[in-house]
Amino acid sequence: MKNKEKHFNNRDVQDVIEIIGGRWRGAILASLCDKEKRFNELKRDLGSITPRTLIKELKYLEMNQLISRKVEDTKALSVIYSLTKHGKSLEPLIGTIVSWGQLHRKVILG
Amino acid sequence: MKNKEKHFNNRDVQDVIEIIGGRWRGAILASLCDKEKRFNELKRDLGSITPRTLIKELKYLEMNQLISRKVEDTKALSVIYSLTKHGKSLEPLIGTIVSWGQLHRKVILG
DNA sequence: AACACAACTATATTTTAGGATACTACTTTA
DNA sequence: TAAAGTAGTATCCTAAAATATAGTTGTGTT
Repeated sequence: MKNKEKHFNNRDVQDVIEIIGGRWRGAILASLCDKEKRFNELKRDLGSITPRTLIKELKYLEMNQLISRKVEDTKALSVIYSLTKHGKSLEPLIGTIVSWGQLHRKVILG
Repeated sequence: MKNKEKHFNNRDVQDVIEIIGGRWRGAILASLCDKEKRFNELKRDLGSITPRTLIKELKYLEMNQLISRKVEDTKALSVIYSLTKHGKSLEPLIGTIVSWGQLHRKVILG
């Protein structure tokens, strides 16, 4: 193996950042790592997100096969969002993100 | 330990995404994981970034103690950007990002 | 002397993300 | 039967991110 190749391809990084980036996508996924949640449950957990934004991001994540949307067969409207199997493969990455964030805070503050 | 707490805090994720997120920051850091680089070298490696954007992101990353800017003591102007020690602590995270990106591509493409 | 390259800076413009606010259709609860 | 909750939709608007394009100061190259 010639030593010309870099370990990391910029494009790979950009692709992933597009998927989990932005103000909400990472947080939505992290919230769903905890457990599956209903629309308003997610909304409350995320705090200040508007329904317009939340639904838009949920659709994006669904399109990318990271979460699934299931309408419960009950009289009252109830929709459950959960990580797909593929979405669950993100858990270690999110874990790494969270730990680095904690390290970073220590470095910056102290 | 009561089982009320979630493993991941949404806010932690959002903080890190802010630092490595956006269209270029992650790619710049990944490029510098490879080796230290000069301004135009980075610019070429990143492809379509404009100098205005590149310098803005470099300043941001420098402010956050992830990279350092060193002016070489030569007659011709030469500036070298490299990861700081703290910046290097990002390497495992970027590695995880890249591998997940490759997995994701496989899943999406079939 | 003329031109190219280095590392930027300046100005103007476009694109996009996300927020504010209000509304709908349906159901459960008080 | 009125209010409150569920899961969204519809419009409008703004601030931030990024691009396009051109210019600057200095050095090295032919």
